[in-house]
Amino acid sequence: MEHKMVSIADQVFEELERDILVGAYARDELLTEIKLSEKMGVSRTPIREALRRLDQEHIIEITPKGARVIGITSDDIRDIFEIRLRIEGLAARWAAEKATDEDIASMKEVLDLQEFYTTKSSPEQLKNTDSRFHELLYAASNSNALLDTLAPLHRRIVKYRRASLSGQQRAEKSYDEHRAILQAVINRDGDEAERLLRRHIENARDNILGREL
Amino acid sequence: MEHKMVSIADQVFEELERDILVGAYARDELLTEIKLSEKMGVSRTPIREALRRLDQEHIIEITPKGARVIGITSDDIRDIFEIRLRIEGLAARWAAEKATDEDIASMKEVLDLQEFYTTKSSPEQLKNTDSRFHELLYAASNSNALLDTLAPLHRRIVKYRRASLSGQQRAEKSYDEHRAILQAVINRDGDEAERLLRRHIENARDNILGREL
DNA sequence: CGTCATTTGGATGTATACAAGTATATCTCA
DNA sequence: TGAGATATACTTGTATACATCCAAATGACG
Repeated sequence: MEHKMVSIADQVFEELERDILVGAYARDELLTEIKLSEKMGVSRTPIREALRRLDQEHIIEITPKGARVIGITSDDIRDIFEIRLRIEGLAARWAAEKATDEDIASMKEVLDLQEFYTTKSSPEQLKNTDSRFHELLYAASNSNALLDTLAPLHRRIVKYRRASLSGQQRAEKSYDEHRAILQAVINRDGDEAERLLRRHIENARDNILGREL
Repeated sequence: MEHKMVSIADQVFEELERDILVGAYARDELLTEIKLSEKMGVSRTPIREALRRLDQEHIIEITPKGARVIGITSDDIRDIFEIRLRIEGLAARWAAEKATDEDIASMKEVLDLQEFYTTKSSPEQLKNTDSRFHELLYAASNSNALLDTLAPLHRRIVKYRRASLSGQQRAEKSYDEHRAILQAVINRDGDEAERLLRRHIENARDNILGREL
């Protein structure tokens, strides 16, 4: 792919986002730029950039007293699944209509990886391949608007996806569902791709909400 | 409501976002931090913050040679309406279920304003009241996830909304539709609110896509 | 002892200085 | 005249210094 510059600010953003979304910080905790910069050994500038981006995503809230951790609630999870149920099928449909050969090849690669990690029961790697499959599907839909809409929603539930995929049964079923979705995309069957993806989301939702709530 | 700090960075962000979304800059044009800071009479720092936020929304793309303007295409518009058709009804439904008296009072106020500007044929103010009505509806749905998903989509088509609302016929119809949606919310009729909002989006889409494309 | 003014510490917001990379222009030399 | 190496003029990325605001601790005074 292309070799994107990975600035310190980017690294700080990803680290903070991950830490907040997996619950490493308590809700309403105040993060100050200076403490974060000392803790991470960089100046305030990249910290500021990262915090502003997190604020834009409403994962934190910037106040005169510091950046207050918001994180994500179980209500958010429910809402996110409801939203994804309504639009993620679009991604599958459009991917079936517009995916390039490269898109499909990339998804195949990721699914081979996912198969491997499923047999090995590696929840962390499974979570990563799961993320990449969905993101590749968004990209294959060739719609910036849809990508920008779905990617943030998907990233926010990373903590719950990881927990869900640590169950061997769900991990195997999720893999099978991904395979079927990709096959529908390869067959250029938009209706089937959309239907399968909706089912996939429903299953993931039931698994996660049934487990965590 | 709350007295939010309006920093220079915020102002720069809003000004740049508006200018880009209304087409004041050519696609692929390179904006440099220094030139923008000189033009606006502020230092690079707030400019940088604004550019990073615009980059996060994929309205520009930050490169080593400057910030390249991406803006929005007619394909984006089509996709955005397709997405809104699928989820904005949720906002209406949830607003009907959860709106507080204050939410409803605010929406009423905005609609009174919209009525006034409709008779006065003021497209700029109409665009603003239209924005505020939809944003209040998102807020009334009491779902952060839905608000964060819909607000960016709605903001991106500001240019087209303004053009659309400069037609007296569409302006009056849009006002009537807003009234009906609010009434459904007041009646706590989620089904009706969702149905009316879908129709509202369809009408807006047909008006905008029929006019511009 | 209580209350009010003052101070002080720490936070973000802004400006500026410095580092590093890159593409282009220029200068030199054959 | 042409080609290659050097210099230059941009850019963004990062660090730091300074301004400003606010709240809580502190101290003076009735």
